[in-house]
Amino acid sequence: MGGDFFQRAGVDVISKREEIIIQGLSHIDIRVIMESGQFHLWEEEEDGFFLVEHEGKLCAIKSEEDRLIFQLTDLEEIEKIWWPWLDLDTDYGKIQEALRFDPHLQEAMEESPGLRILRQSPYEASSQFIMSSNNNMKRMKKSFRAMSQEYGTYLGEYYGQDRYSLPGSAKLAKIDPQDLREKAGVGYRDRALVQWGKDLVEGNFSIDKAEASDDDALFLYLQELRGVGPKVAQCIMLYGYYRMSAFPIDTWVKKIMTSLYPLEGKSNKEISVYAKERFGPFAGFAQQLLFIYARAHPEEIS
DNA sequence: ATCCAGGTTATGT
DNA sequence: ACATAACATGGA
Repeated sequence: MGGDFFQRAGVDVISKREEIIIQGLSHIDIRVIMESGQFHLWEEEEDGFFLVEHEGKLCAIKSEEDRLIFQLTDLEEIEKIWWPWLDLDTDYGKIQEALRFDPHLQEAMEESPGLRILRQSPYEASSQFIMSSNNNMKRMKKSFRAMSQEYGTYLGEYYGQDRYSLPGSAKLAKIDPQDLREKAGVGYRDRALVQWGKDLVEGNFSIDKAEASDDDALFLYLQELRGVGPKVAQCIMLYGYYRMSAFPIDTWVKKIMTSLYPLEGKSNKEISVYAKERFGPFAGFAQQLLFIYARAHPEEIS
């Protein structure tokens, strides 16, 4: 068994019949991560576990202080799938240290000490954030649920319900946009979503090429996709390509940035330049903190 | 009823 | 290069 991996990582593993507990972690709060708007393929269950999907796999997970508790998976999958997804090799203490010079971020970090940026796949992140434009998180989640049930792959029955994965590109490419709109309530994003699948299947878009591109080139390349403008491109870069300096500016981030910093009347482009200059290589993490903070403190934004 | 939601696109100056 | 309307849909 691959116990070496966890020993090297400096954590303790406790295997019970139904659960695997990873102990000795820091800076991780599953609830904060799930509710932070970076990922929408999850359900909270009655026992406090979050049923999450990634790469066609599924597990139930929750965190308590320095522990992660897993169900519906095994040690090998944790090592290969969930550990990297949760980016547990990255020291978020160092990232927080680098951003502590800013009093607003300091306050935001005190409210969300367990925040992390998940390492999603390019396909997952792209699909989710093409869905996100002028949408809301609640409806997006509902659409993904319906999309998975209607077009996804059956994964099994968990917590008393049949579970399905998000359809992959091959399936997505074959969906009739009108059907997608009716079944999943995606509105006018129907065509962009299906086109994304087609662009992959037909080779108009290469994830390999995207991954090999530097930030500037990737930013432009992503915007060639239907339904991808500057904001969604930055989201895809941050969440799907692990570009931590990406700084997506949505309505919330725009409001909190113009409220906290001298940016009144500035364009998104100007705010972006300011943010990258001020927050540097971890601007994306700063953005995630500010997004959470803005939504939790609507009174502080004009 | 009007406005808003993790915006983008097409069109006009 | 910047400003504005249209775009689906559900909740406040």
